Amino acid sequence: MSHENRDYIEQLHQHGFRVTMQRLMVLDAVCDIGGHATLPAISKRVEALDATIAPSTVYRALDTLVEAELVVSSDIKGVGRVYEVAEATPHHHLVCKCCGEIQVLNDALVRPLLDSIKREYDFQAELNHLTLSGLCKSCSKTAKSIATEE
Amino acid sequence: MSHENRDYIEQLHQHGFRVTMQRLMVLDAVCDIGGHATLPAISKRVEALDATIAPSTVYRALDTLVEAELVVSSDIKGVGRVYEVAEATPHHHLVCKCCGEIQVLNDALVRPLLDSIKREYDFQAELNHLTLSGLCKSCSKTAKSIATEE
DNA sequence: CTACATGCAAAGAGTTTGCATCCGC
DNA sequence: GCGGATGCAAACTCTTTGCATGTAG
Repeated sequence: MSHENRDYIEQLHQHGFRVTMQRLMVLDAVCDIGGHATLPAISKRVEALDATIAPSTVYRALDTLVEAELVVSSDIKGVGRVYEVAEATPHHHLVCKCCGEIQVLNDALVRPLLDSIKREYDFQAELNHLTLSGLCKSCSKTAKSIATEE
Repeated sequence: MSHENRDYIEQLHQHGFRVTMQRLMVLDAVCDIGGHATLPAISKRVEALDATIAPSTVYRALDTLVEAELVVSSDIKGVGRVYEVAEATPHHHLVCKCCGEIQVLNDALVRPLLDSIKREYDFQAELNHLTLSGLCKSCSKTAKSIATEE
C-alpha cells in the first residue's frame, strides 16, 4: 500500500538480510491489508498473491521483516499477535461492513480524540493506525444491517 | 465483566438452549477480555479459568452464545473473526502496552470523532467498543518503549 | 425420563522445525 | 563460491466433528 516510499532494500541490507522476492511479497501482503493483521490473515493474503510461496517461508519472512524493522508486531489483548508495516506517518481507514470499500481517514480528525484522552485520563494512546468499520455513504442508503457475516 | 446486568439465563431459554456451567464460563471469558476477542484468545482465557472444560465445548458454547445473541461476532479485515459480548451501551477501553492495565474510556470522548467522520466522509462508523493501546499515566513516567513483547 | 450438552477421540487445518537444494551477494 | 533463504516434509498445535455418556429441564 505504501512501502514504495521506504528504502526497504537498504533496510534489509543494513540488518544483514538478503533481499528476496518472497520477503517483498510478504511485505506487500502486510501493506495491502493496511492495518494490523494476524498471522492467518497475512498467510492467506500471501497465498492469494502468489500460491507458489511455501507457508513456512511466509512465517519466516515475517520474522525477518520484524527484525529488519520494516514491520512491527505487537500483542493485542483478546486478539493475539498482530503485525503492521512500520509507517512514519499515522493514517487510518474506514472500512465498510457491507461492500468492503476502504477509505483513508484523515489523522487530523482522530487527533482531538487522543488529545482529550490525554487530558482526561493522562493516557498516551498510541494510534498510528485506526480501522473503523461501519456503513459507507452508498451502503447506508440501501441500509441493510449485515453485521456478522464472513 | 458486565454481563451480570443482562438476563442471560432468560435469553438462553428464549432461544431454546439449556443453561450450563460451561456456557456461562465461556461467556465470562469473553466478558473478561472486555473487547473483541479472537477464538484462540477466548480458548486460552477459558482454559485459564477452568482447565477441565474440553476445548470442543468452548468452541461449541461460543457458537451457542452467538446464536442466543449474548455474544456477537464480526469479521475484521486483517484479523479474522472476533467475538464480543452483546452490549447495549457503547463503551471503550484503554489498555496499557507496558503494564496491561485496563481503564474504561468514556464514550462521550469518542462520540465527537464519529460525528466528524459522519460529517466529513458521510461514513456511519459503528463503534460500540474501541480498544486503544498506549502508555498509562504511571508507565509513561518510567517511559520504556516496550512495544513488541508477548 | 428425554433430548440436548459434554467429554473424549479422531480427523482436519494452521503453524513450526529440520534438512537438502538453490540463489543473492 | 559461500552462506543464508527457500521448499519440502514431518512434527506439533489448534480447531472441528462423531459418538457414547451425563445432566438440565
